[in-house]
Amino acid sequence: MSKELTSRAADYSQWYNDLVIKGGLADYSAVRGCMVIKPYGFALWENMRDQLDKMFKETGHVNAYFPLFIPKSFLSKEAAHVEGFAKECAVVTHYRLMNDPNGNGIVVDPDAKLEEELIVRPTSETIIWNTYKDWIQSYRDLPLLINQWANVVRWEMRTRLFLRTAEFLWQEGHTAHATKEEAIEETEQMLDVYATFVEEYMAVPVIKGIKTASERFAGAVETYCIEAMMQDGKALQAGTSHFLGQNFAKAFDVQFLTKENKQEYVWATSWGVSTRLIGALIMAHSDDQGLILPPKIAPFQVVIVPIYKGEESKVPIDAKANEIISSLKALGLRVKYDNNDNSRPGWKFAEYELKGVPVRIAMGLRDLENQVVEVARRDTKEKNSMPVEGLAANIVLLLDDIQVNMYNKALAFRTEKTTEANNWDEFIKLLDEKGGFISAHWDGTAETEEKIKDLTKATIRCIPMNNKQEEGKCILTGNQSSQRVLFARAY
RNA sequence: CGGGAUGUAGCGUAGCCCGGUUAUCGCGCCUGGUUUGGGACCAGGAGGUCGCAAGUUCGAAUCUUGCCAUCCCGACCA
Repeated sequence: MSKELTSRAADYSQWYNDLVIKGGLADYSAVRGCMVIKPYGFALWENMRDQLDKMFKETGHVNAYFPLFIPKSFLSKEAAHVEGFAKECAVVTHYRLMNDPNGNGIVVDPDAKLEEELIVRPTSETIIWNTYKDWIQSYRDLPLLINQWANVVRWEMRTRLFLRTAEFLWQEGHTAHATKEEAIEETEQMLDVYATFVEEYMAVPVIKGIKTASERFAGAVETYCIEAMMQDGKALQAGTSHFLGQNFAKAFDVQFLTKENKQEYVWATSWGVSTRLIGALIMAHSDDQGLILPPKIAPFQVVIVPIYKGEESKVPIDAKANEIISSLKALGLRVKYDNNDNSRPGWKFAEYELKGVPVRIAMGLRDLENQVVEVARRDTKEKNSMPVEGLAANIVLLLDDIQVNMYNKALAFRTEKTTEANNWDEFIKLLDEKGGFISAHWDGTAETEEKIKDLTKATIRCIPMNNKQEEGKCILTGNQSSQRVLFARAY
């Protein structure tokens, strides 16, 4: 068959690509660096998006939409921000095409040059803060808690499906607060929301932490992050939440009147997660047979495959299947009934394993006679006969068990792949032979961080939240250090 | 942007060195039939600017040059 997958051991990158393409999540497109998200992949994103959206609203946020285009001058108003993004911006310079006078199709009309170029947003802080300036006058206008679901463009040199594409989908929250404390609280709250989502819905354990200065978002005072561990031992930043201080308020002159009738700059946050999460999901859980999707966000939680034996068996099997489907749907489950007669059961089994459907129910005449169905779970590949009586409730329990099992398995893996290193030799050895997170002392300087990166390709993923304080010596310089930080090679 | 690899039907490929009828094979696809408990079988059929453009030649998938795209590895980044 053409759906042979590359194994993880043979070529991890190729395995990942195979899963994305053959699992039907996405395709390469005709546009360099851009992908097409296919219906199955988009259904997955929709489930993630819907849950996150719910969580944002529960924490008091509302959705809005800001323009795709940002006037060039806006971007340069915050110095660190423009510095960070300038190298990867798509720029609109003209607004009209014309027929080529030389007859070579269509060309840009040189007379249609824009007065001011427009940047295709790499992120929306600038256009949003330019707008907030008009929306905020008084402390009564605060806090302003807005999120937007959007696409952004970052002109990456090297792209990978879901992990890094020139255009990607994400959400970006942008909030404005009267006090520093409140803004920091918001930053931490949203980090918690992300961590909860990724752990409870995606079944991927994360480390919450703070980025070092060099890994910080361009324009932020502090960047908080959640870091996940992939099966190849590399780390992946799964979400970020930024405390922006008054940087953008000052850049865009956003002031408000306090109760005491004083003008003050507002305090800001921004936070985002993207379709990159899908990459994290794939690499955290899947195996050499295909995707393994967590029940809470899988497009289909259950697939039912009928096993016909002669034309006359179709009626009773379909009837029983429909009964089961109704009972599953009544409990809110997402179910697919694949009674497509063009492919046989064996093909379907392999196909839904590839697509990572958490639970498969197979049912034929033999099962009907015994009032049972065959239930197979994707995560462990176990197959069991289960009675039709009370099936739906048992499937719900099974899905919960799969969800928990996937999380525990990923957590056990991460725990196993997290090691302390106490000197340089240990550090190097761990990086090359074991991978994963390496907890080690660092003297706190950007120079040392940079040097370690140059020497090993490992970066400081984060300083974990509520990190244990302990005296030690920096693994590179031997200088005094008050705490360990997490190093890893990363995506 | 540097290094490497690849580009022939939807996918995977043979042919290319050594130019010569109608471009090979498998999967998939369409029609009909038989089937269905781990990637079914039979019969018939459709599908191609050989990545693009120049050049060499009587003749180019094949040789030359340029370009484009994709993947992998690096530098950069979510």
